Amino acid sequence: MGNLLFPLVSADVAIFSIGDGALQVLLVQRARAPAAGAWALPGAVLNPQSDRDLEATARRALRDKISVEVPYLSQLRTFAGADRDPRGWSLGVLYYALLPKNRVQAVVRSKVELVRWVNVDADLPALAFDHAEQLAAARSALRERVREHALPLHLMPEQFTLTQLQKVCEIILAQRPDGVAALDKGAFRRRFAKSADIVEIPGAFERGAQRPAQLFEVAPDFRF
Amino acid sequence: MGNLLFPLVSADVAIFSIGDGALQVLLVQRARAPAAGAWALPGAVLNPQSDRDLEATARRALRDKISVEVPYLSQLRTFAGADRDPRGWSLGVLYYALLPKNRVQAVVRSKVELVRWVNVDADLPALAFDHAEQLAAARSALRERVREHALPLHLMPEQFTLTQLQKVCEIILAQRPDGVAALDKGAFRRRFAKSADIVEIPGAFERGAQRPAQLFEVAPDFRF
DNA sequence: TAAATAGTGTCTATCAGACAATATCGT
DNA sequence: ACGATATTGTCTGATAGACACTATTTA
Repeated sequence: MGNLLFPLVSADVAIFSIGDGALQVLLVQRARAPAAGAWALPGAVLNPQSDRDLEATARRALRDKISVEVPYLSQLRTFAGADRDPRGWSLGVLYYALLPKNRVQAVVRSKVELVRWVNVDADLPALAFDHAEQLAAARSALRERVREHALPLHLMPEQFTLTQLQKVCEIILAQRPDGVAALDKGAFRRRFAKSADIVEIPGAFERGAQRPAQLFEVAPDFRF
Repeated sequence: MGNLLFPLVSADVAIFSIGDGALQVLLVQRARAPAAGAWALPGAVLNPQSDRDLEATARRALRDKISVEVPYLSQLRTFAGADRDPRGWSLGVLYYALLPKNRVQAVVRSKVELVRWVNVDADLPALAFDHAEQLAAARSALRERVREHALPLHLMPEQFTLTQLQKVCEIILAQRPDGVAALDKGAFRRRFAKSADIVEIPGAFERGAQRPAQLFEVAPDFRF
């Protein structure tokens, strides 16, 4: 142990979703050593025989462990060194993805390992390896992208109102569990005059005890 | 070949500099197979025995091949797959760095391999492996960072004038070899009222056949 | 009508781009 | 004085934040 000639290569994925009005991430409880019983980001060790590239490794991990197909995987950063895995020199490539929670039957389907959605800014348990650091990097990259005006549309259901979208942006931008990053309604809506990312669904409205709200959907070619 | 159980792991570095009024990158001519004789980004294969992490691998490559110590290495992206190296499944982590050309005696010192500064937007030869793609990614990341108002201060000499700094920004922002991205002088200078990245050197001026220009230096804690 | 949320309008401070005006050197 | 570049100032259109106003539904 610790003296491998080749490093252990793996791909890990931070899958974010919205639940209970908070940003959540999918964690798995490791079944096998090392770190058996500890919570971790879903991931897999590279298999050069079967994986065309590293994104394939990441997708395989999601398929096998939690039966999930994500629309869009984004590579974020590579963590490497002698100290991050007890088995020795290792290298982990971190991906992140956004997914509406209802698209994951994962929590039910997975038989191999325990799976759980966890509030990123609150309930976080201790994580195996350097996954706490990786998750923090993914969390702040997500915040950064929304801050620079990218829309987290892959977190939204098929149809959504502008108010719902704004709430999700505010959740992501918030720095602390309770802290709300209140966005201005006027300014937020002004953006969509110029953006081609979302499309109004003619005649579709969300109804409640108030004026109906126009429903929107994601433009077909949207990425991120 | 092509059936290794473990991937070949390496770190490659795109070192940028300014020369001949253009953006240049340092290339080495490979001495050994594979791709002997081809030009490539300087890089090294990971040695788990000696490298603490991947940045250490990258720094070792620069030290060994071209006797260079860069102040700041930034990890950009990881390229991996079965097809990028004839030896089989491989994984390459790309770093980039900025360096004033005069800080590199590399072209002289290197005995192992031929070393050359090449104009990124013009003279580029064919590159080994997927290094053309890697270089393109590094080049556009650099442009992107300057576009979003980061200052390429590590490309500047110890002391420099605002006009010189502006010229460098324009070179990086240019999209085509000839195309100049003319920045407005007034707007460019206005930024430094707010930025703490550069510091005026009191009493130091660049002289010529015109009004002397105030010299500046990089603030001590600057990164990138 | 009241409550609730959707959606729009307006005012203002700030800022970037354009461009003009002034400053200060070497020759 | 002239050429050359440095440095500063002004004008204007665009925009984001703040905030108020109107609209449309259910109860």
